[in-house]
Amino acid sequence: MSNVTLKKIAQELGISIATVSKALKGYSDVSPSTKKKVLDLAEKLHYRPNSFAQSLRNSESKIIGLIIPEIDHDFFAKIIHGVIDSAAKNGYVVIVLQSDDAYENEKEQLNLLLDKNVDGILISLSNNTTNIDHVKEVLQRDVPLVLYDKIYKLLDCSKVIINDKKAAHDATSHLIQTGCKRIAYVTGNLDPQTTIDRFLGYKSAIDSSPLTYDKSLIYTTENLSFDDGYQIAEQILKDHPDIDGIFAFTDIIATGVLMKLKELNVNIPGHISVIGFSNWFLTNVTTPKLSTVNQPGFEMGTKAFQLLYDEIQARKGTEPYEHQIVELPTELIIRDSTKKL
Amino acid sequence: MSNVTLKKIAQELGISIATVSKALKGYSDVSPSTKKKVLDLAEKLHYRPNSFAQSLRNSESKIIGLIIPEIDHDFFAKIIHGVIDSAAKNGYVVIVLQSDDAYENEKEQLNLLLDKNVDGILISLSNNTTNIDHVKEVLQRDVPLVLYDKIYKLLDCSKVIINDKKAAHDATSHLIQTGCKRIAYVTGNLDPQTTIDRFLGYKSAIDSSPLTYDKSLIYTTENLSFDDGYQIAEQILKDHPDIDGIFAFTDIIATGVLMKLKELNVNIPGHISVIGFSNWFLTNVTTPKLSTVNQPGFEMGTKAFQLLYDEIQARKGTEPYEHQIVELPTELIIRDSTKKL
DNA sequence: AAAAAAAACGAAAACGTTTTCGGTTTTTAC
DNA sequence: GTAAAAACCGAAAACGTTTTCGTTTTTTTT
Repeated sequence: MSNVTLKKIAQELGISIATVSKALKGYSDVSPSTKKKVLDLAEKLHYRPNSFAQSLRNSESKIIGLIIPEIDHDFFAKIIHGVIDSAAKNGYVVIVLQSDDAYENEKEQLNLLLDKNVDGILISLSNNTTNIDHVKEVLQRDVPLVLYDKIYKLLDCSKVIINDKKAAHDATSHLIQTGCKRIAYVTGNLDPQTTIDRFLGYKSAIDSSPLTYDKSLIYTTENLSFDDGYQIAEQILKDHPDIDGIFAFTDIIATGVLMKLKELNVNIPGHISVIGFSNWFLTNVTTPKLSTVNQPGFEMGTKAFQLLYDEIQARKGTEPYEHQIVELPTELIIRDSTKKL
Repeated sequence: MSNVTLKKIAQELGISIATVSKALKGYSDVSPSTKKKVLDLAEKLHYRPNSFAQSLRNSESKIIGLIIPEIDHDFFAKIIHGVIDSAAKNGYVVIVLQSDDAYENEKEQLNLLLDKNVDGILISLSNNTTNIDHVKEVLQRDVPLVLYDKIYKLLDCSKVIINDKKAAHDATSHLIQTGCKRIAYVTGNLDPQTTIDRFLGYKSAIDSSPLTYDKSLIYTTENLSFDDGYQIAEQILKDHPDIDGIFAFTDIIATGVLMKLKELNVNIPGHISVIGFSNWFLTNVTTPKLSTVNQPGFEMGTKAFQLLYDEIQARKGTEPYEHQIVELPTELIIRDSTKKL
């Protein structure tokens, strides 16, 4: 640990700690000559303020916490990237925690962050989170919090989201418009808001078309993983030989579906169209390239940080801060796994 | 900020701050009855120790810093995952910083971490780092540091690496053994140790075979990116129509090469074999699936943390700590982009 | 030259915790 | 019942910084 302190500089110079501190911080009541002496010596001794003492005194850490479901998912990696970059630009540093989509972890990690006295928290709820008392407690303790991606609508805080319903509607409509008549939807359990909304989008697209909604075309997977997609594809084919379109909750599932379908020598998109969600990088390198919906991860990260930052700043003033809900635009990306118009 | 402190509890109970602290920390010189009273009240008031005060007093933060070149690279994401997981298991939390493979950022971030008084630092050097004074300064300040993946051999600290030379040798040998006669190597600039070593591995495999080393088969890219691979592939074909094997520095480049080759209707592996490096997830979903060398990212992360943790612990004792160099095993993964034996 | 104003400085408290060490109270031993 | 031992408690210093406010020194004004 660095052992050069204000005290040491003060002693060396034969002046008081207070003056040293003020010189370093540019106060006006220190003479140019002593100011120079202090600055020079601090430089020479490689003085670095002790952040604990500063934080204790100022009660702010310049650290924020970020809880993410899965770090090594393309979309979330982009979010981390966005958060870290904009945090850095504003003098903040971020502690990254991973919930593995487990409620227990999430709860524990929120406590950990509270214990660390972070200045604010960014969190995307885990897929298994139904009880949200743990995040309410954060709010009660008055630490700024913003929800991104997987949110809980009733929580009184800022949020940054996409319009999942519209995006899913767009994807499904694209399948319909390109001639698909029997479209399966592969999803996860129905708790998180995103899952609900994307389903609603799928359904509304079906309902507003000549097709009829068929519950048996909805497939629910456990982990929303590549393997889940890989396995469910065969099941779908067995259950519904007449299937001609598959919309997957996320690209990784869609990729699993695609791989299995290819193994079974199904022509894509000739026989079955496949569309994913998120625009992971890997959708560019499959054959055929996967159509998908772009979900702007990096932007979501930067926006989430910005909202948090605004709130942190606002807390320093007096007028109350109004929570914001930011909706980022998505974009249908048509590649080769769906038929052309 | 939480405003229930030891002082508040002490006042409420009419006892001293010292006793409250001791009760909470399980000291033996506090009677069972007052201990219970303290614990109960602390629980009731949701007391949380102020981490700044603790850190100031104990001079440890239970925070470590992790500097990573690119968060959204599969391999590095796995490393983050490994680090965070094992840190959490040991009561540590990690600040993640991204250098974007730029020396300037790296330097600044190291300073930032020093400013934050982290208990230790994990870093993979950027591709553009040649001067390492900034990391030497960390060592001089006596904060534990371990290097992972992209290391600098002469630095006196623990390191966790793979045997890049051997791994590259294995990959190249595989191409040779499966009949390739003209093997191009796509790499990055030659500064970092990994780049040197992998090149050496490539060369030694060529040299210890009937083939002869040809400098014109070495292609250097700027960014080690998908686009670099995509563009260089065409160039390679133009320069060397007789090429029948390509070894790429990393999977993302290999994937770029593969995509371009497919566009040009080159038969893979019939005409040209392609092998990558790292075993990114996306190598599983290309057609053909890419052969590669597995680089154990998660394990590298956990091991790196463990080394750091050991050193932090050792510093608390008296006997000196011996730096370690851990070499993790790699594994040749043969898929469909290279010919069979 | 004295008085008033401005500039420069420092003492001290505060942030909340941990831990040593001396003091007080209670228990045990005879 | 007294003495020794054990159990319990609290004062106080320390970690390093920031900032208020009063004091001292210097400069300006008359």
